[in-house]
Amino acid sequence: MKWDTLEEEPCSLARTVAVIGDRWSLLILRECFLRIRRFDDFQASLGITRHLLADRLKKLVRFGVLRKIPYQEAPKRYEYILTQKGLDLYPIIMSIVHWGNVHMVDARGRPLLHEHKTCGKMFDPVMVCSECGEPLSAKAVHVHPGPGARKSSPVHASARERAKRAAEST
Amino acid sequence: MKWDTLEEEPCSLARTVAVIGDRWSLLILRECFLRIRRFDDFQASLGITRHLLADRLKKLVRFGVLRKIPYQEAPKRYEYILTQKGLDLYPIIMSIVHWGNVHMVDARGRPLLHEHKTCGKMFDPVMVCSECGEPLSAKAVHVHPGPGARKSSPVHASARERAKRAAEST
DNA sequence: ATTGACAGTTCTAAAATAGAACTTATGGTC
DNA sequence: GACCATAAGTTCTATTTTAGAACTGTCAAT
Repeated sequence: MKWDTLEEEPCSLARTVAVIGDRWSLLILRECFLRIRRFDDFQASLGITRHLLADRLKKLVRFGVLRKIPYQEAPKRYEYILTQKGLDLYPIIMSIVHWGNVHMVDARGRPLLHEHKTCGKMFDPVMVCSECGEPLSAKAVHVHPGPGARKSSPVHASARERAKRAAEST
Repeated sequence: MKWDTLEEEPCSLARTVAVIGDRWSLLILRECFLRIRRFDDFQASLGITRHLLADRLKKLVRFGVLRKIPYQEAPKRYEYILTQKGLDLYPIIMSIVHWGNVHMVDARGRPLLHEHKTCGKMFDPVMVCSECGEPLSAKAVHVHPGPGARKSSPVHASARERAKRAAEST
């Protein structure tokens, strides 16, 4: 698969993976949420090569996740800040951090704790249904093809079934 | 950075990225949640090379996200199913899909719709605080170093500040 | 005039990935 | 018994991506 076709796939996961699905992008975004904004700061705190960092920042700007804002003239310098589209990635970041907290911590415990300013308590993120407010689990969800689905091959048909249909239609 | 050191970083995001942070792993997991279980089915529905698929499945098994279950003897054949650790990735998958639904759909609309069996309605996932139940936003959260934090350099200190401290301490 | 900060760009070597063919074990068909 | 198909990989070479380090261009301060 060519990765530049990924963003055109009829799948919201694939399109999002086109934006954040490489090893560095999520780490760069973590730094953004921790208030890192400048090239050399990203480079120093991540240890990413300057080449790759320049490339990834360019990509995130192209996708509208980050915006380049000048913070001084002469010489012109920019910093990278999250757009609303970028801020909307927060639930992704938080659910990734939470999974790591539950399944990947060592004996010393969590590297970070999160306080909810609204209620003042340390919390974990919980994913709930927008309609009834109940916590979500994979088994309680049923998937339907939407208006943007691929016509002839619903994503939830198994490859085996599709292969069979293809064979019959020849 | 060497990617095999990523899982030892004192950061739950980095450790999770070590598991799911490459382009294919998330797509493979999407197929798992859509009930794909067998090697050739993954290969056919994703178009991934067999080499890479074998490698990624091995990695996901090693991390305890998938389990290899025999479904026939002679010749011995296995299928890959999600463990509880793997099922717990569901909020990550859902928040990625949701971001794509909001920010990456084309004119035709969403490829998939999700129905919550519990309440019978089409829904979106919402991330809320485990303590007060309010929806979460990046700005309402404050980060503290936890017991597993790196001693001398809290993750939220900027690279600039750290560089300054390092310079002063020499 | 030299030094240092910042934001990149350029270079080569090493690693990962794509794409296709091959392997092993078994069961069914002519 | 020879031949074909299925399933789950493995092996091979060519291409692409990434790592690591050095270099460039602007400007300010010494």
